[in-house]
Order: sequence, then C-alpha cells, then structure tokens
Amino acid sequence: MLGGEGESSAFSSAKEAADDRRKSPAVGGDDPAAGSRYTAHGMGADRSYYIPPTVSKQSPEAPNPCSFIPYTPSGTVYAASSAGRYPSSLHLGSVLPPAGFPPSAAGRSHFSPAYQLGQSPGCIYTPYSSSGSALGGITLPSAGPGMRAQVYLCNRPLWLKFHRHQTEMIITKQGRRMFPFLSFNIAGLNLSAHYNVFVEVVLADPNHWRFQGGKWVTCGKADNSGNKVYIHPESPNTGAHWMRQEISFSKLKLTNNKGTNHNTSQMMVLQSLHKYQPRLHIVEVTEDGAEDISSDVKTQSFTFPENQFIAVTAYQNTDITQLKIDHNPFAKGFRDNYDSMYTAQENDRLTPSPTDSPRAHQIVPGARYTMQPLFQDQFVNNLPQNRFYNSERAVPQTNSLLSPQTEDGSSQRWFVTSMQQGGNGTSTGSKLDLTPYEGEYSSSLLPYGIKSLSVQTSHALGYYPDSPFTTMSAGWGSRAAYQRKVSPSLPWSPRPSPTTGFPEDSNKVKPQIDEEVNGSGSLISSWTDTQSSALSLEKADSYSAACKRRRLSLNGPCTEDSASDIKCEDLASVAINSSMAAYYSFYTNP
DNA sequence: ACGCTCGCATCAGGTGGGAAACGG
DNA sequence: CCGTTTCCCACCTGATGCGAGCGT
Repeated sequence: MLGGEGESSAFSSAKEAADDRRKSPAVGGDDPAAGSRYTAHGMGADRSYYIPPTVSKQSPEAPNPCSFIPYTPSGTVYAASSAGRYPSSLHLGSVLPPAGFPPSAAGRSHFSPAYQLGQSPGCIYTPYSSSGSALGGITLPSAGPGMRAQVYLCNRPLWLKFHRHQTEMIITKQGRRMFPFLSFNIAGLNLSAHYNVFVEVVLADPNHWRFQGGKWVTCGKADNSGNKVYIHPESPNTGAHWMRQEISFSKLKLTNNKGTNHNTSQMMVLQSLHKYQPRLHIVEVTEDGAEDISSDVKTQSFTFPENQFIAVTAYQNTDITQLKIDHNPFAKGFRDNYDSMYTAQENDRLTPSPTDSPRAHQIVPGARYTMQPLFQDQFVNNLPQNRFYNSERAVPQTNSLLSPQTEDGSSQRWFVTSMQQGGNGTSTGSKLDLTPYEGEYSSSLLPYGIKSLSVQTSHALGYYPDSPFTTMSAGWGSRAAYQRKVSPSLPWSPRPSPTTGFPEDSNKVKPQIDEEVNGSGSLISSWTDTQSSALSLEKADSYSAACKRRRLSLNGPCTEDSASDIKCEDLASVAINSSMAAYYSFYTNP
C-alpha cells in the first residue's frame, strides 16, 4: 500500500493464507515498502482507493445496519483492499474496540468491504460483527487469550473542536506535523506480548475537495498515492509498554512530496485537497518483530471519525486557522490579541511553556474542571468574543460546516445524534453530525465530574510526548532539563498500573455503556459520550482561559502560582486513578 | 571537591501569514 | 485569470549546554 510499491503480493489474500507470519512493518524500518504492506493494496499510486462493496454481505442499501452502530458520523472510509487486512473499526467514539479480524476468512471478506460507498446517505458501516449488532457482544475488557484492546483518543475534545469546522492539515514538501496530532491510550493488551503500533491514513471518500463559498465541496475524483503508513518509532514493544503510557504520533509529518527520501519513516505522503481518515493499527508480533497473523485477534484496527481531515497546502477555512493558532503552542506568535488576553502572566509564570500551552490548550484537564465547575462558562464568556468570530474574517462563520455557534458561545451547544448520523448523511456526511441543544449541560455536574476526569488529564497533558508529565510517568523522551523543573515529589500517577489495564473501566464504565445502549430505539446513542466530549472541549477553552486568568489575578509570588498548578496536577492524578477513561464512552466488541 | 539545582543563552525546528511562483 | 503551491519571514517552543550558587 505504501504507494502501491508495496506490491500487492505482500497483501494478497493468498499470501496471507500461506504466510502466517510476515515481517512487521516496524522491522522494515525506514523502508517504505515495509510500511506499504500495511496499507491496503489498491491504496497504491495507481490503484483504486476503495473496493466496491460487492463482497459485502450487507450492501449499503441493506437495512440500515447503522441502527446498531453508535457514533458513526464521519462517513465512509474508502478503505483500500487492505481493509481486509486491517479493517477499520467501527466509529464508536473515543473508546474503540478493535474491528479486528473475524474468526474466519469469510469473516474477513465480510469486513473488508465494510464501508459504504459514495455519498450514499444513511448508514455508513456494515454491522460491526456478524451478529449484526454491536451491542450484543459488548463485553468488558478481560485478560487472557482473545481479549480485545480498547483504544482511547486522548485529545478527542480538541479533535472534535476542529472536526466541527472540518479539520484541515497542512502538508508541505519538507513535511508538516499534524495538529492536533494523534494520541491514544490503549488498554486490554497482553502485557508480555509484543505489538507493532502504527497509523495508516486512508482516503475518507473518493472525492477531490475544494473550499468554495465558505464550504468544502467536492470537485472531481480523488487520486491516491504515497506512503500512508507511519509506524510508531517504539514498535515493536510489549503490551505493557504500550499501555503504560500515552501513545503519541506527534512526530508524524505530512507531506505532498512523493519523491521525498528524507525521513520517510516520519513522512506520510498525502495529496492536497483530499479527505483522509487516520486509523490506528495494533498488530501482535513476535519478539523479533515478525508479524504473526495466525490469530485474528492479533490485528486490531481503530478508527476515530473525528480524526478525519482534509490535506491542504494552505489553510482554507479561517475557523481552522484560528483554532490552530489558538491551540498550537508553536503558533503562539500569531495570537494577535494574545497580550490582551493573557497579558503579563506569560512572562511571570514559573512553569515552562511546554507544560502550559499544551496542557491548557490541547487537552481537556478535566479534573480541573471539576474543581471549578461553576466558573467555566464565566471564563468562556470572558474570552474576547471576536477572537474566533470576528468581523475581520474573510470567511464568515457560516464556514463552519456544522457549528454555527452563537456569539455568546454558551447558549448553543452541539452534540452528536446517532439518529441523524445514521440516516441523514449528506455530501458532508462524513463529518460528525452536530446538533445544537440548549445549554442544559451547565447543570449536568455529574457528567462533568465524572467524564472530565479523563486519562488525558494526566499524561495527555503534555501534548508532546516529551512533556515532563509523560516523562515522569513513562520515561518517554525524558529530558533532564524538564524533569528537574517538575517537582519529583509529585505523586503523579498518570495512568493506572499497566498490569491492570484500566482496572476500573469495567465497573465504572459499564453503567455508561448501559446508558448509551438503552438510548433511542435500536441506536446506541452516543449522546452521552459526545455531549460530554463537546462539553469538555468547551471546558477546555474555559479552563485554558481560567488558568491564564488566574495567573493574571494572582499577585502573589510565582511559587504560589506554580504550587497551585501542582495541586491541579495532583488532584488530576488522583481523579484519574479513580475514574480512568470515564471521560469517554466505552464500547467493546465481542 | 563533588554533586545537584537553577537560570540563562543559544540554536534547531515548528508555526501561520503573505507574497511570489506555478500551472491549468 | 484563478486556484494552488512554494518560499521566506517573524515569532515562538523546546532541547541543550554552560556557569553560578548551594549543600554535603
């Protein structure tokens, strides 16, 4: 897949059948061809970008299987034929069980075309399992053979925020990092088994896109080529390793330079004005890195619809531009009213920026919200109203495909309704379907209290993997310079013991599952999940502002300020241990 | 003397903006 | 002509090295 140069033989089903063991892409190192094995054939340069669902046991026109699928808003993923190899999981929100492989070859073929084609409205995915219901097989994570991993999208609120406006990612010749970048937490892996973890980016639809009249519209057919696999540099590694820490793909770069030989292992070659859907793949391998596909359970794939983006060489939607500027610490210099907003606190603060901006902007520090739940809206409202929707914008607010937010930013909120997602797909149906609701959530303290205590509150706080918190917890990219700036006495416990694998998930999340399952009709409503997510991202902003405002208001010594920060982190860590992953909805497949 | 912490300076690299270049 | 891509710029983050200060 890697650009087709990976030769279909590598992925031919015949070969798959013959070779139970294949070289892991990680083994291939920088060899693009190695990675290519993990992209679907047909994803190659001159190959079709998707496979007609002819093999599908359930055609798109079949009775809407979406009824059973929660949170399937983002539309079809035009999986290449590799789908059979690495089928995308259902889009189940922020916590995903793997699509995995069905137990049989037939099952594979069933999954392979599990993507609805074209702009066909309605359900976008075939049933998650042969049972026809993703609900029927819901199980909680368990140890032992056959267990499935659960994947948590760490910075989902931020992704959702971008997704509302149709995320755009800049691609350049030398490569541009993604922002937001992909960051996951994984649970349910075998502690001692070895896994390769990698991201594949597939076309989300067969169209070429153009930004016209403040909207993204299709124009022509998409082309498909290039390396679209990025293997996590720590692959292969043990399940314990992957579950110990946040898995970040911050180093992943997007380029449009097909001929690049520079840092190919970090580069992902995309095409401008095409819509892409990243996928996470977890492949069990042998200790030497050789892939073992003898068992279906050993390859698991996850797709988060909010990760969809359109590759561009220059930002088209000013909403996206503003979001990038506001949330990406590297773009701080473009915050025109930054001074007026945050003033001197930026100069006075003790804590280094890396632990500030990333945490404040990228991640929803849920625990902090629970500490100040009553102030959030206040902070939101204190943000300069023209910051996001000022009159200077070349593109009106209506650019936003989905979120015509009101000026006050608080009277109208958005959440996902699986109903609309399933049945009312449009040309932009690949986006999360957001529906406004009047701000009842402000009184929903419980969802806040519980769901805001997210995993990401801790290690995800370091938006970059080298952040002191990640470093402390996982020794990932440890830097002495940073470590010494963080109190070593902090009882920081960003994640539960790897040996437990989100031990509390089962008990604490199950009620939530029930809650989401019972929803309306046969749908697995993602209302709770999405609502909380939307809320969280709102709170992320408000908290960001809150923290900055606190700095501003605090006249005491800097040490006081940093002490308060430490308290927040401390509390966050406690909260995490008690409600790991409660932030997200939780789904498991049979 | 030694080890550690801290502050500062330096530099590489990541940002988006904007103008110029390119191509259909 | 218009849309897209490329390049350069200023600004910022993050990593690193160095020396001063302090405690043992």
